[in-house]
Amino acid sequence: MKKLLITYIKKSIETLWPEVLCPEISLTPPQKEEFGEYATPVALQLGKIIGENPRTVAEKIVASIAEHQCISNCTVAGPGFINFKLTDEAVLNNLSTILSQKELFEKRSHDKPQTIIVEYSHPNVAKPLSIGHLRSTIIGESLKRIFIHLGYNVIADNYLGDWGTQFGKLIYAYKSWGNEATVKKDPIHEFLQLYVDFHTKAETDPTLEDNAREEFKKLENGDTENLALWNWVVKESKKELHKLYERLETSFTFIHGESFYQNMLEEIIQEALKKGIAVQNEDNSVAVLNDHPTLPSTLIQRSDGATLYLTRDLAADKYYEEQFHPLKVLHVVSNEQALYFKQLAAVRKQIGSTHEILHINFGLMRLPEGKMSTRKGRVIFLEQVLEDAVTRAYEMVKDREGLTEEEKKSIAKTIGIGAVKYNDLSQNRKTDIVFDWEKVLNLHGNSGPYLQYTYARILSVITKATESTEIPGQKLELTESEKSLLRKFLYFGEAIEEAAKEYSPNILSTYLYELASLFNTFYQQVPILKAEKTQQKFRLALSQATAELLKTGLNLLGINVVNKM
RNA sequence: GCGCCAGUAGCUCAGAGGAUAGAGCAACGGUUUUCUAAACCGUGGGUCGCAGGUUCAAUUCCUGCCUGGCGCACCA
Repeated sequence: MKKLLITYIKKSIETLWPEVLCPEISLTPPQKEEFGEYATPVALQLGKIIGENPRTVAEKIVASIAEHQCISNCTVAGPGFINFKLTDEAVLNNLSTILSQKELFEKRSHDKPQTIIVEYSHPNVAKPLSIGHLRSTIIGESLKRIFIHLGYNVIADNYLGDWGTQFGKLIYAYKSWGNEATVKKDPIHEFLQLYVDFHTKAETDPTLEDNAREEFKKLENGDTENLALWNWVVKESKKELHKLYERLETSFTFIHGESFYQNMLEEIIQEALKKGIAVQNEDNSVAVLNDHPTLPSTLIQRSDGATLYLTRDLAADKYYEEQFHPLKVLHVVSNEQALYFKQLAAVRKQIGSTHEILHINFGLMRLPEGKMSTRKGRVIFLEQVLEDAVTRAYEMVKDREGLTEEEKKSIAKTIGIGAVKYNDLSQNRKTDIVFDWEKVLNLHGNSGPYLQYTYARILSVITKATESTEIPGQKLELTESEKSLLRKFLYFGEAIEEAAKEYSPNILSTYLYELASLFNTFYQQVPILKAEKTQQKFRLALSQATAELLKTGLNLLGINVVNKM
């Protein structure tokens, strides 16, 4: 609908002022409903360009826009805004499209679907996930779902941190003071403990760092003992991670950890040297020299011959290019690594990688007392947050009547996890978040459970209904809340497209919250099942459509709905 | 020192050239013989960090400053 209107406006401007380059037309829902469904300030911009009074320009445009069956009227307001009011027919058509569940928005037509790789979550093995890791995981998962919905071929990769000096640290710590029996009892937490202890000891004894590097070097050279230890650690960690992803309903096309690229690393280094974009230093380390004037150069080989994160990322980049020919690769990684990604982008460009890479950066999850740090033990684990959220949700659901214990547990799980996910997804991706227990576990107001509740409420009404949904042929007198809801339905597709364009799921979550809020107002104000028959059918149609949009939208955020709660 | 990000209500945050800047939480008041009160309605609460500039129009863009966060080769 929006695209159609833009075409009309553009055509009329091009006819009126053929010599003028038409500015980009912004068409947005005005804040006030009385202004109609869409508005554009294009006449204000145009007035400036052609030196005419914006209002006159606007009036000319309005006059030239021929009658279209979807436009009921189009008027000039204020300094020169053009407001469009759609016909009832157009608005009701949109409702029936939603109900028929065909296409909830205008899909892009792809002859050949283009591939987008979303790389997200990337936890380090041997460490439990902190609440900070949640951001990458759920933002990535949501982007994955959104792009699939938009018709792309999406590959989800979890780039596991399963290689690097950290393993040297762990191996050294285990060999030096580890105990097999304690590790076996609770592998992940014991690995963490070893890692934390390592850093505590390293503070007073700097030689430990060298020892760790030595162990990692041995691992990279295929030392049997270290490799066996590494395999064990990875196996235990993956088991643990698998459980968590299942809980979060997050899935990947594949999980290629950094270790996957091991045998490509030598080639990467040699290629870079050959192409003259890297140089070998006297101490045997290899530094890449990007051609950017201000970016600091960085290493792809340590002086002891071992590789670094960048080396492995370059290998992954090459692998993606050769295997999938992606349109773009999205790296969902926190703000901290902004500089690193600039370096990566600069280097791979010199190597000749052609696909676009984007750093989908997000703000840090901070504690009120400062940055989280696993080493310092100042950290909140994801596991615990989910646990608490589910417990709190259970407290709410346990007194409900007509639900079995089994149902209550399952509902609590969905609600609790939905609350945690929504809390994160509803905030702008780029800004830092201060972790706040009360907010994360909140089940009221602008929250995941609010949306889930709205959905469950609608389903309850629909199951009790004896009439079928029907959109009336003849004109109905609509209440304000019905009109608002119908109007909101128009913008669903736009919210998804916008979220995709900005790689920001919070645009969608805001839309869904507003939609639910409008529905709840409507629900409160008018009876549905006790209304007169024609009206009842129509109100059921409105309810049904709201439920469809909520379910689809929440699914795109990675949040499930429940039929009862 | 250099670079990146941010500063909006008591708190946590949306909004990003357009019409009277919005939510949630917290505070206060109201709504249940009606379809789920995890809801709804209302009240109070703002120098959009500060100062300039660009523009018909700036909280939004530009510059400077202040404050906070993050980063700046052998970590990932």
